[in-house]
Amino acid sequence: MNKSEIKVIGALKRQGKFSSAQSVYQLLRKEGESTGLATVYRTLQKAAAKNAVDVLRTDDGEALYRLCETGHHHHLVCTSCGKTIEVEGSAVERWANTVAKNHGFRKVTHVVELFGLCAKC
Amino acid sequence: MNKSEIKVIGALKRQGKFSSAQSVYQLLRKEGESTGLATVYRTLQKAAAKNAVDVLRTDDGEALYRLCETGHHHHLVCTSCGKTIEVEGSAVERWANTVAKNHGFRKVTHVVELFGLCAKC
DNA sequence: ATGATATTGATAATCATTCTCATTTGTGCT
DNA sequence: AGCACAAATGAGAATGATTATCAATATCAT
Repeated sequence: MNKSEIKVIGALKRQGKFSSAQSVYQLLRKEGESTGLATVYRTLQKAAAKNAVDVLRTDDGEALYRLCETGHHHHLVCTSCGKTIEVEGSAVERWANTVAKNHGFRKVTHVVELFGLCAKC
Repeated sequence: MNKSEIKVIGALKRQGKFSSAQSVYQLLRKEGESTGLATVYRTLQKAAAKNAVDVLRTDDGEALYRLCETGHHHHLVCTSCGKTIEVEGSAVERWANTVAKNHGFRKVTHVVELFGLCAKC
């Protein structure tokens, strides 16, 4: 990781929850960094391509990024406070593969996200 | 359904696959309709809110709509030709509800979509 | 028909994301 | 260190989907 990547990913980590490129950029600016918006986008996208961060989209199409701990997993996200729990889903993986195979599909990927209100909200 | 809704939903049906508001608008124009872009957006969003059409988002955040046959279901979409198969997922529903309950979440919704290459592509 | 109300289409505004490009920074080499 | 050259950066412009605005038009009960 070069300097920019350290700054951007570090800021993402500090956010702690799914955050947009714009909000990561604003956080860096607030902290006095001169990092440009384009760099934030570039870095987050590169990280997402490597699966170093996870991506999901809000209802209005904005991309949100988050630094995740474990390998492949899914998310249970509180729509009120943003609290996110990483969940295992081997049952889902198996289901996805079976369905795909039954229909002759190859190279299958899947998007699985859960949303709701956490206990506190 | 009023006249505009009939035109827009009809065009969506004719597309047969997940289509953007923009492409529905262009189809209507090509067919000589004077329907405005704003009306296409309004109609599709209203229909989506009623679950009369299904929505998903491309990797770059564009919203795609599709008129679906059955009740609650998920999709297996060919990333090359757009062919879409509606799939049942009661196993997934159960899994989602269990996970949510275990973490104290309420009012849980889920997004589940499968992508891949169909047999032909 | 008449006035109240809702819908429509053209167009402008918004906003996340991407592109461009001059400048800076990093790297290997001598 | 000094130098040539490639890669990364940041500022700002451009893009493109989506939304907002608003005057014109259709709808409908009376």
